[in-house]
Amino acid sequence: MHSLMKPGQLLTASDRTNLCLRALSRRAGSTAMDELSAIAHCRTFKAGATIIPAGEPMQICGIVLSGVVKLTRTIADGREQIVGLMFASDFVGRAFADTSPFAAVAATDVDMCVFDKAAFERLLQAHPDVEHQLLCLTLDELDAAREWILLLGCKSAEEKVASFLMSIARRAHKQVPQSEMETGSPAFELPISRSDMAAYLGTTVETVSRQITSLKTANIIRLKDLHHFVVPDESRLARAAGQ
Amino acid sequence: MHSLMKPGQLLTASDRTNLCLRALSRRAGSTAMDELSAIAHCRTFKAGATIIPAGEPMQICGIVLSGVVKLTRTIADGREQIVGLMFASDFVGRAFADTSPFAAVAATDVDMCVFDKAAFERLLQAHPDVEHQLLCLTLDELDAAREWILLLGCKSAEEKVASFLMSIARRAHKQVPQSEMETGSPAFELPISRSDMAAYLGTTVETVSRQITSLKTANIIRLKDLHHFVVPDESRLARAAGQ
DNA sequence: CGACATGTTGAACCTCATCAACCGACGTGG
DNA sequence: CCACGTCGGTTGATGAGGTTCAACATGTCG
Repeated sequence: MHSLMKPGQLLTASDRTNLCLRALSRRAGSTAMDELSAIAHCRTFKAGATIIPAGEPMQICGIVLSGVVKLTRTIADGREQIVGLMFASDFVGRAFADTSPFAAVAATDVDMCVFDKAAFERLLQAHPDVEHQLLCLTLDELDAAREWILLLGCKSAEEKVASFLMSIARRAHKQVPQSEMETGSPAFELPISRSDMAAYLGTTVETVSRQITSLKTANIIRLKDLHHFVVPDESRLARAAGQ
Repeated sequence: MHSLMKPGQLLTASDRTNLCLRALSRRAGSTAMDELSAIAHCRTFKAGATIIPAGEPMQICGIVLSGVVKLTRTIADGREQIVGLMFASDFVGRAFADTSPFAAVAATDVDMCVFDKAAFERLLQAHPDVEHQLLCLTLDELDAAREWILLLGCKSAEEKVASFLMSIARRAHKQVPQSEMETGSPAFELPISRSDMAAYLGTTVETVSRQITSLKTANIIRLKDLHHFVVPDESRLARAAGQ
């Protein structure tokens, strides 16, 4: 039915869409999958575009196909805190609420598989299996959010940066295990800017920059360019991250 | 069927249990409510007792009837970070996972309505309406966790303490709106220790103590004793909290 | 080429963690 | 009954880690 994924092979947009929809309808009947496809449509957002504004009625939700979406809130003094990052196959949006307390903004150019929120909610009601999948996704996100609370609450700047790089490395490693074979060491792309990184880590660009150079001079990481990292020894990075 | 709650009236344990079960079976048929009751049993935990250990197979989950449960993780150097606080009517536990990444510990003496986790999961499968309620609860918790990320990421010590007091005040206000009528100002009990507060806010007892006395000398709060607060002017506390 | 965005580096300041002493309440045992 | 240790909380002095402000480097686009 769908082509199997071969190592290194590029996926078409519709391949990716199907893979992502399957994340929501894994154990559900094929009719659920078909209905999901029926209400889904693809859409792209330029970097910086607001996908879901905070505090306004939400019309859409969806699944990230490529790129990075940041969930943010800007506080009184103008500082922006990122409370979540969504990558390919992550769900964006908030079912069963009129307004979102946070804005979803494209951190890079983003392709998404978008649903009309009302139609998606009706589909959830009709297909408990899909709703079950969404519950599982939400529980995982909750665990991740709490992991992040741990990081923000009691880690130093160096541990924060190292932890963040590790989480990105792990994610990249999962999706494209080949990346580490090329060089013998895990390599990955950091798809966001230093300032987004700082906003996510609850610190400043300057501190992020300093910690990166510090990790670099300690030979714990190496940079091919500003956004491509190599990790020669994962265990040392893990130690820098605080476990 | 159940007695209506009158202002100031104490609830029996079974009243509370029924109220809490209803939170899970609100829109579900009465059979779901009955089945929930059938697998529920009450249990008390002494302050400090571990309700759900981290990293071990979970056997139970449940709903808090009274007291406070803290969700914690202890990191390598021995510091403890609290990633969540559960009060009466909050759900404790992690459905659909074998082990919890965090420990649930009684921060005070706690009464809970406890379910066998496997039985609870079977019930969820059988009653999509109950699972829907759990999804909504989980989504709310996710929003709360992200709100906390915001607080930890970009607020000063004073703002953290003020925000925490506000959230407790709001919670108390919702449950017992009478409390503020007695004095004309919102009054509430802070049911946890300063050290738990520090662990929740990602700071130290000393800093918490200083910020509380600072808010006190600024007449933004008043203390009847160590754990009973009065807020003469909510808007000033809100401003101290950073909005 | 100049203007602008993004990232790095340097220096000064400040918030908060740390260490230490102190206080009152409580319980225990002599 | 009082001496004592313990526990939870407050207050003080000091220093380190991180923010802030500023300059500089690099790359990109008109």
